[in-house]
Formats: sequence, structure tokens, C-alpha cells
Amino acid sequence: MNVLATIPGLGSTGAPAFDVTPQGSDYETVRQVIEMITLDYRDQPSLDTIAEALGQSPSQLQKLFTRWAGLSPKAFLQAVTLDHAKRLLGQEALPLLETSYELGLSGPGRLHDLFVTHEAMSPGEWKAKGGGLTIRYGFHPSPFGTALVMATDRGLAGLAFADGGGERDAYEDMARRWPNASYVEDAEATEPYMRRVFDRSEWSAERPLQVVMIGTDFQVRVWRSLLKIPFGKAVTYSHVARDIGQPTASRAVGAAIGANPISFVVPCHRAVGKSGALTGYHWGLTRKRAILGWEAGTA
DNA sequence: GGAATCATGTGAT
DNA sequence: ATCACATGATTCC
Repeated sequence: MNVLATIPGLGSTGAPAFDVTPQGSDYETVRQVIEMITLDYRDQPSLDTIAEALGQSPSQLQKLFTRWAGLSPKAFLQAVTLDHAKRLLGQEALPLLETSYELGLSGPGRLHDLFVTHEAMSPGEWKAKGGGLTIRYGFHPSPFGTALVMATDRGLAGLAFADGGGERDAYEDMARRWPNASYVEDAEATEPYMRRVFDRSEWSAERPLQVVMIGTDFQVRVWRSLLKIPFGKAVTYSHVARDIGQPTASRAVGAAIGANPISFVVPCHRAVGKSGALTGYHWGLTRKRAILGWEAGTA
């Protein structure tokens, strides 16, 4: 598996091969703040304490965080708390799931927030493990750290995250899923996806995002169900299990959600445990909190 | 409130 | 076959 040696832009020189926008570089700070206020929330670290630990002035940090999240650090913490997650689950989420289900999902799906037309691989194509597929990829700054975007000519196929220096790991993680595909670095081809995915003003029903889901039948069913969860809301793993008609498969659903290759677009971060606890996230629980909190502040 | 324990469906080896 | 899980419910402290 020495394919990695041939990949430009993944060198270990440390210099990122992309422009870092102000928004992109903010995330590293935000991530540390979130980590501190949630890791031991018992201690209830004050803004001053956090600012000191990060070597920044409290007011500057406050401003940066609020600009990023739309929420003060304190309000953010509240939004990512157990109680709030439970409230998200409570009333609206389930009915919405059911009504969406009635709309049917054959053909171009009219879905919530980010409008997506999705296409699943045939079983044959899945067995080929990406064989015959050309996947273009590129790294781009995003509000949640460096994003790795992968696309075929049929649409967006993968979206992964990497924190400082983790680009190579993110690439390996993704490439392992479709080992027989051929990979071409082409940030120019992936950049348009990037712009549309993270800019809500670009989300429109007339111009849905083209997405191709490469997975088993079961996984695709689970991922489709996730697409129906509205922005800023959350459901439990057992909700999803019920939605796909296998009410006892909540654990299997968890596994399938964990395998979702198109994070953020397929909102796997909106699935939480029945208790309201954020049970897990492939790209780190802190990022799940960040995305959920960001949605709470942006909704 | 936990900690321990069980039933459980999928996917990888 | 067997195992690891981003689960959930139950049953003990």
C-alpha cells in the first residue's frame, strides 16, 4: 500500500498545501475551547481560565468564539448539554421523520436544509470496492477544520475531516473504503463542492447537491434516513432504526452511521443516544459538539 | 446514578 | 464462525 508515497500534498513537511482562511484557522481555537468546557464540565472553567490556558485575552476569545458559533461560549455549552439534546429529540424530530418518509425517496429526494439528490451504487459496483471508479480529491479549509473532499463524476462521494497534520490519516481512512478505486488529487475539481456544502446561502432546492452513496444496501438506507433530519435537530439511533423498518437494529444502525463516508452532508452528527448523550463520532466527539453547537447558533 | 449484563443486526476477517 | 461496534433496556448495587 505504497500509494501514499505518490500523493502530492500529503508530505510530512508540515506546510499545508492550501490557503487558510480566517474562518478555517479559527476552528483550531474553537476546538480547544469546546474541549476545555466539555471535558470536565464539572470544573466549569471560566472564560478567563480558558483564555489564559490558550494564551489569549478573554474578550478576544469571546469575540472569536461568538463570531464562529453564533453563540457565546456559555450559550454554546448549554446547547450541547444533555438536556438540550433531549429537547431536540422530544417533539418535532419524530413527526418530521415520518412525514418525510411519506414523501417517498425514489428519484431526486426533496429533503431538508441541504437539498441533495442521491444515487446509490448497485450491489455489483459495491462488490468491486471502487474498482473502475476514478475519485478526485482535495483538501480545503472548512469551519470545522481541514476537510478532505472526494468526488466521482457522479457526485460527491466522501467528506472527511483532519486536524493539524492529520491529512494523511484522513486520506487513508477514506481510501481504505474503496481500495480498488484510482485516486487523483484535484483540488480544483473538489473546491466547488466545498463552497456549496459549508455555505448555507448556497443550499437551494433548484440546484440540489449531487451525492453518490457508496455502501451496502443497509448502509444506504440508514444514510438516506439521516438526510431527512432537519438542520439543528437530532434523532436517536433507535429512531433511525424504526424509520428504516428495522426497529430492533439500533445497534447495527449505529455501526452504519459510523461508516458514513460523507460526513456533514449526510448528517451523522445529528444522531445521538437515547439519553441525549453524544455517543460517538468518527471524526472526534469534539467535532460533533462543534457542529451541533454551530447548528444551534446558526439555525 | 452508576456498573454489569443481555439481546441484537451488520460487516469484516 | 467469530468478533467488534457511535445501542438500548433491565437489573442490580
